[in-house]
Amino acid sequence: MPQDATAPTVLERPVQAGSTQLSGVEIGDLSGSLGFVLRICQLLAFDRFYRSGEPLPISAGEYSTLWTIGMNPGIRQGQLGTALFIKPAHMTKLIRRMEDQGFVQRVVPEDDRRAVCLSLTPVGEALIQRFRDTFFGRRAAEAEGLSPKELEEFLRLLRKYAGVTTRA
Amino acid sequence: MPQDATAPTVLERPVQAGSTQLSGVEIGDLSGSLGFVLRICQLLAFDRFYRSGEPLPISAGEYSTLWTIGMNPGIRQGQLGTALFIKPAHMTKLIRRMEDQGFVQRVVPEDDRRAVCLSLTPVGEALIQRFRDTFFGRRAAEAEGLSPKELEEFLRLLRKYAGVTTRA
DNA sequence: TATTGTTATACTCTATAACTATA
DNA sequence: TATAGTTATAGAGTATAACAATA
Repeated sequence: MPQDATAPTVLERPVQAGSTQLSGVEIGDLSGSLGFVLRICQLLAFDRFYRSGEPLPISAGEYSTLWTIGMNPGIRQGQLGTALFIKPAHMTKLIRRMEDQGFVQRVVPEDDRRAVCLSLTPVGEALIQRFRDTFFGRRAAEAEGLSPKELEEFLRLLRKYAGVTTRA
Repeated sequence: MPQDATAPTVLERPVQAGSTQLSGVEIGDLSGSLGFVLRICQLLAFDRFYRSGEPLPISAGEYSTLWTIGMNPGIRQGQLGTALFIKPAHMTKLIRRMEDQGFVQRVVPEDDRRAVCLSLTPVGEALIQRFRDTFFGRRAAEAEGLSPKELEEFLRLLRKYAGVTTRA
């Protein structure tokens, strides 16, 4: 149980030289932790994403998953999960959800009957096209605080770190 | 139910010019979505973090929370949650967990009896010091794939995007 | 034996809203 | 009336392990 006491609030505390803050809160060496800063950036980007523009009927994660299936018709469930960091147990549930809504078709290939291949249904395809501009049009809102040049470089480094490859 | 069919696997598909891939999977315009790429980077960083070095007795998120309380003794629960993007309902449970383990002390200040001020107990303080090197020493593993110079710039942009301020 | 995916359990975190006690 | 935090409920996502079917 909490005890009673007089404690100063953070806002009243003077800012020290060399101080590193996030929303007025001291974080010290945490600002040098890639994992920590990436997490904060990701939550901020999601926040901005969901606040801007027309609402989507599915989550950003679901849209990304459908989009990726659309780009890779016949992709195996496991391969999709590996690329998008979705664990097998969760993938089963997610795909079932997409299947129940009629967005995704599951097919067991002849050559390996253990596997499941995924593709979009016409309804699923229509869905991603219908909300394509909505989904991808939020870059401006997401990029808030960075200059166009910085955004460019930011995306380049993020892609490099993520291991995204581009073929010219 | 899945139907039978012959479907090519993604690996067999030829790589098109202009193709943008993640783990051999085509992602197209998703590589330009800040939210998507940040999410992938964050999951990758966490993966590398957890795979490297001595195991921590608490999660990375819990360590960050305790660390921040240590840097801001007497911080209000709500202020901590705002900075770290932890929602009030979850914060209550998280802090109770930390309190139950003897790491955190909750104090209701005299001047506003609705609030709760947080600080580390000696046990909590000892814990963050004990695992300080373990936690912060994983930068090398986390930074895999980036040159020291790129890492520097990457962190600078991440901090700027996150709104981390530094006082010289 | 190893691999692909499923099921089951438990826990963390998010979303939402109703609630309390203070201010 | 508004604010700080709590409680409750539902769902998403993670972690783990056991399991079935197939290779």
